[in-house]
Amino acid sequence: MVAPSVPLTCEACPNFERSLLGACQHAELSLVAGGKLHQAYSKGQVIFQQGSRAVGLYCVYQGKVKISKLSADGKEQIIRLAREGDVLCYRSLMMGQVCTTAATALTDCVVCLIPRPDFFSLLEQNSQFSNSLLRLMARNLGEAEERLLHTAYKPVRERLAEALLLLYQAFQPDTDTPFSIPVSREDLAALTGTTKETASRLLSEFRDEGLVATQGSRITVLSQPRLNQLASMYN
Amino acid sequence: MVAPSVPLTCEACPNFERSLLGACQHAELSLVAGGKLHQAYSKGQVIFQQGSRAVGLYCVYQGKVKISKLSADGKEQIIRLAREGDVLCYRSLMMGQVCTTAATALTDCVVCLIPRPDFFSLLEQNSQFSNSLLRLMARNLGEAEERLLHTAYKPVRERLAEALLLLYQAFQPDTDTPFSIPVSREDLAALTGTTKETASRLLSEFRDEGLVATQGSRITVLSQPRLNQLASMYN
DNA sequence: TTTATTAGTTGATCTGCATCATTTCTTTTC
DNA sequence: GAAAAGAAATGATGCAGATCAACTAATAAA
Repeated sequence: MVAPSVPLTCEACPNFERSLLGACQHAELSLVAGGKLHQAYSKGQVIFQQGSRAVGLYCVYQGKVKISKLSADGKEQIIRLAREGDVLCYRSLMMGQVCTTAATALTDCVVCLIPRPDFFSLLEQNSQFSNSLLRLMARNLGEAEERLLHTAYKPVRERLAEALLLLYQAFQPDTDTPFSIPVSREDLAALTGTTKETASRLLSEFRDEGLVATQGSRITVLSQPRLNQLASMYN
Repeated sequence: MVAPSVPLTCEACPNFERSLLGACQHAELSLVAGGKLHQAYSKGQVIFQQGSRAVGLYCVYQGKVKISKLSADGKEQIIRLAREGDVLCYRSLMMGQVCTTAATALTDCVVCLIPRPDFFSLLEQNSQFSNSLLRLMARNLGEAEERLLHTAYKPVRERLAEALLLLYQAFQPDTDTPFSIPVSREDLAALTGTTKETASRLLSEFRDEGLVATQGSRITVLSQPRLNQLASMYN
């Protein structure tokens, strides 16, 4: 794949505003600029593995990423999706632990890495940063609790609609041009908490009902409002 | 119920160490001491409701509490359990929102309340406090993600074993005296993500297998190790 | 292009758990 | 202590969704 041109400083990054680091001062950012690394991954490649040591804070420069957990019998649950500007691994880092999730590239992507010690320096020196992190974590926790409720009690059909909406948000470009989402039935199932067969069947229903269009493993959302409605029938 | 004798300052509280505030300095705690309130609730009473405004940080002085979410069709999912020293509502408070969960007394209890403005003063002035909160949230997030995985793919039997272990931890006294857990089949089901009938049936199996004893709606865990084993068959 | 490989679709079947219904056991309450 | 109310146990039934299997379409490799 083509070598990416990542700016030297985060301030020059197009995702700066959207990112956690948006809250940081110039001074601290130069620290980050000194230490940060970046790496390209092609679609399907693992960024970090469940069970590996958390080496630093990852920040998506380009592309989409899935964060997932594997159960012992090999079933995958996608916990959340990350896009440009989103950070990964902060939880494991905070807990001083091994990664409890894995991150995998959903598209070709480029991810920056702020080494562990620099992350902690930031955390200590910059209360803005720790505040942003606190709010990010609060938001993620709320989303996780919501999904827990839905996974426990909502039928698969509604959860699939939710999953499609999550994908829609993650893949939506900044300009409002039409777009399709490259995602396998298997990943769609892992995001929904079901099997690929059930995901395939229900997606066909959605297609027949005009909610989405499919071309192989590319999905185009045709009606966000109707998916929303479907997803929150119970809600 | 008997009037509780809550100490004036958090430092004098027997739960001080275990609590979030354990990280705070003397000076800031006097602020809290000035503003804090406390309230007794009897078993079954609601401490705060889903949808109500987050009025402050709750801290359990005595008793056990369930934090739960209600789905639109009236099904309840217990998100977590809180015991002496645990804080409630911090997430909603952080997000400056309405409460997305409800808290209900599982036993008679006494809960302190640190008003909203005092919470934010603490957060600003004390980096120890914000750090503790960050770690607490990270832990909770990890647990929520774990439960999401289990809820999606583990059979009810194993999730019930997990639920019993969670209850065991929440109700375990400091001294290692034997104890039983007062919890309805309905709450047990809400913690597991199933129906009361299924919870009842499986609990009877557990009783017959010698894992637990039951006397009405009191449950005694007889073998924590075997429950653990059962809960992590897949894990 | 042709072939090989992987991914998606669709059908048939099976089962875990929800739902509904009834009875029995506990708690309250009077 | 009897009556009423509530919670738990248990049986019968139905169905959503998992699993297994066979086939077809799409993508990658030769």
